[in-house]
Amino acid sequence: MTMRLRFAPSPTGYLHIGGARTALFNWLLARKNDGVFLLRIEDTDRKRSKPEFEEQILRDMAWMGLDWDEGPSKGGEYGPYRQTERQGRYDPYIESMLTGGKAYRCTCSKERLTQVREAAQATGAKPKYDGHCRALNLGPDCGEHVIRFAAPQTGETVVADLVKGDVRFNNEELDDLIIQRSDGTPTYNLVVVIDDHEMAVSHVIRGDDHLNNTPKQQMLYEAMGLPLPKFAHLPIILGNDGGKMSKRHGDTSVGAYREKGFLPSALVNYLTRLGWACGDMEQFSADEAIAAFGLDGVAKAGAKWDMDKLSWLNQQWIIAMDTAELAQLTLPYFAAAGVETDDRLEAVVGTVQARAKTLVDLVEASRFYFTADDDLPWDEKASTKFLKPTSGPLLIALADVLEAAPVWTPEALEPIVKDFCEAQEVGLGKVAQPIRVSMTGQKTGPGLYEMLVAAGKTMSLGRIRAGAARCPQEVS
RNA sequence: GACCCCAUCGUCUAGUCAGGUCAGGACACCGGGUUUUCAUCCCGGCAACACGGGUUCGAAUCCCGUUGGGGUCACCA
Repeated sequence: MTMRLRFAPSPTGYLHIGGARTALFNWLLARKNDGVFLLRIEDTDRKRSKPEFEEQILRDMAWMGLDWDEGPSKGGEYGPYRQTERQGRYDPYIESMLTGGKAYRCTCSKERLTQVREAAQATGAKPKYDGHCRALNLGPDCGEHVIRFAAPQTGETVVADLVKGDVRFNNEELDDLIIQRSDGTPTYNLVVVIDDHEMAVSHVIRGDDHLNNTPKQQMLYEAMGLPLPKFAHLPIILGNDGGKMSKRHGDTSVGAYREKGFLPSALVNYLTRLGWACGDMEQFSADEAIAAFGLDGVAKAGAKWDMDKLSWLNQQWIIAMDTAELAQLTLPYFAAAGVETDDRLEAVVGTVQARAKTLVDLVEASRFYFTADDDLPWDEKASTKFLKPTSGPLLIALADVLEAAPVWTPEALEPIVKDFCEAQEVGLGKVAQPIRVSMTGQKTGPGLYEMLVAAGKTMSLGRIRAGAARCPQEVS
């Protein structure tokens, strides 16, 4: 039997890191087992659901490389995959539960419910519905009413969780939950059970925060006579202070990480490794993760978000990338930063590739190549430290020597500069740093020769001479 | 508060199921090396079995308790 897994986001916001991780683990398992990964949009909350959120979620998943086999914009034989398009499918289930005595109508007012809850809380008991309407046997003409599930009140329900192991719930603790609202629409716990069943989902893998819903859902499966899928609950991702991940701890949306210049390969790598391990594997591709992945390696404890490690991984992925491909990838980031690139881009990117933790860093590190000579952001401290009275003549002389270089390659430039230093009887540092400051306006930057080559002969000689002009006159 | 989950370096984790290698790796941090700078890269260092009881010749590992952290308690999903 093929394994069928799903990710079921609500389009009430952007795709956040936690959701992305849940989707990722489902996807990994589906790909590992030649299963099916389906996407279902849970948009029954009409007030908060927005089409643009759905678009963003789909876009971010695609960016991460999490492709789905069935779902919106894809179709599949178990559709439709948007819950609003599935209305009406749930009525027969509710009807049969009603006639079978598994559900009942309830006319309790919200005020009464609140009172019951508060009273229960006052005695320290679990706040749950007291079953007031359960024995009343209300008919369809009882006025405004909801429909409640007549949950078993004795015994226990065991969730055989694939990550946590058996989790036992005392049925007394469980509520007669509402399965249909007074406006006639079904509620989440019922809908999710029916949809998962109708979409033939074999494994329900979701966040830890749903673990307490699972016994209720299992009871519903049983009441409707439906076979149980397997369940697995993933520990949630925490902020670095151990609390729930929120904006206080940094960015929580996948989109924000894309905008900041994180590579999907790095984010997927980090997210996979967060709460899952396979020996000492640290850096791995999605394909390698698929090969090694398994629910048995999933940690039970929540994991804290570690920006430093993500950044390190991102840098490793940037370094490992083909320079031409990387250059191509950076295009939108240059555009977003208002930097106009030219045909030196690939060479430029090569000089800063090992110096960037993000694509945004990479753009900033490359900026000086593309700004007009007069617009270089001068670091005055660097300028006074390295553009000394003695530097001026050296730079001018060196520019002349460089101008005579037969070819403009790092291999050709290096001996020229070194011979020059020897002839002038100065250390390389006395020449290299003034050149760097002249080229970039800053005291740090790419390697000398590769930088001169990437910048091009014209720009390099121009800036070296301009740098010489900035040097104070020697006072004798 | 009730219920549920969890507990190894600051962080992610290996080791736990089948008790017995100085508790291993990675990030971060500190020191050193390579280097014209920065970064990369290389070498080294710091650093953990939450606590208390058991069981056992022997416990990070099995059991119980305590403490701590997290999650959930809607006509939201």
